Amino acid sequence: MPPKLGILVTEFVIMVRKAMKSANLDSFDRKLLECVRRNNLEPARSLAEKVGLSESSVLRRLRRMRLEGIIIGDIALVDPALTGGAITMHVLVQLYNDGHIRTDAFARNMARREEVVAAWNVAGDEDFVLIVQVPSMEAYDAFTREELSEQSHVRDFKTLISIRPVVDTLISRRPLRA
Amino acid sequence: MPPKLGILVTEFVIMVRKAMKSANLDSFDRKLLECVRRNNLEPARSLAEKVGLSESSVLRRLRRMRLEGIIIGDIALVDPALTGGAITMHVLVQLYNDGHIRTDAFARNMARREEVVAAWNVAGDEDFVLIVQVPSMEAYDAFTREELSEQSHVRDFKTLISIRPVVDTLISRRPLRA
DNA sequence: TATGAAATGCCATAACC
DNA sequence: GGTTATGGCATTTCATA
Repeated sequence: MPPKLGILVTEFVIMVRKAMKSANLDSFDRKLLECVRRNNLEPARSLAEKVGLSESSVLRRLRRMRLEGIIIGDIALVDPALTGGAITMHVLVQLYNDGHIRTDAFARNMARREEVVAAWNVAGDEDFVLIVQVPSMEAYDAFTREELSEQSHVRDFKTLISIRPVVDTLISRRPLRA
Repeated sequence: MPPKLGILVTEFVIMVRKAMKSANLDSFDRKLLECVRRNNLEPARSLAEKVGLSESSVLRRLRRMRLEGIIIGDIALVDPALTGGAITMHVLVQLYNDGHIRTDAFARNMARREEVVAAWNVAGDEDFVLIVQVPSMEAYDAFTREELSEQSHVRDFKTLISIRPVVDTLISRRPLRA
């Protein structure tokens, strides 16, 4: 398949997906999402009772939503102690301000680092907010040296050591640690 | 059951759980976790091939890890467009420094707010880092007024508006929006 | 086009070795 | 940990509105 056609097909698929996705969800769909969002192993029979549909309709709707990308995945949640680093840091980063090139390059570097759980490009005094999880201070030190201190386009950075999470409705999809 | 006994039983259950949890996972367990962490609807037969065990062993191990709290949940991931607010803010909060009472009260307030997706108590110049998701600037304005500006124990706060997430291995467990 | 009901086939469960 | 028999659940097909 020639590249141009490939791109066209890709775009078409995306258009179809969006079109399908924007097909509004009715109240049954929303109720089902509310349920499987908390527990996706619940049998269809039980879901059917809760939402007021037959078993087959429930299964049809769930399959449709999975195909359309409304349900984007089905996963087991693993104890964070096994996944996350023990120490969480927040890092505020300022770059030297010369256009998008350095911003994009920095973003790509962050995406490559295992320690970076999440990162945002932000407006204001700072340029980036990072959430970094590491098993030890040595690991954090290595990270800051390699990605921040020794990088000439990083003007400054400020570290906020997390004492404890007080709200946490987020879960990580990072790979398990050895 | 008298209260004291109830507490003892509760503590015992917690002890047992921790003891069970600390029972180290072998390489089979870890491989299984790696799999179900990405897809928990994959049949045991398929998992058995991947990790090199029989179907029943796979199912036994998964059930054990669910009971022991190593697997803490099984959920469907819903398209973030349906769940999260459109706008993400990072807020750095400084409180007036008079002990733990205000810190705890603030943490409890944050836990109550739907807008607050995550929050950490941090060391350094700031006291809290918040991740706030809102559907509009009006909603953010209301949030800051109610929880920050009008609160006498908040010394100062600084808002970083997220332009775009550049790394995102986190997913939200917040309820669906209407 | 989407539903509900019944037949089929797959998968988890629980008893064994 | 592996093997086998059972029960439950999802899938498919069909009839219906």
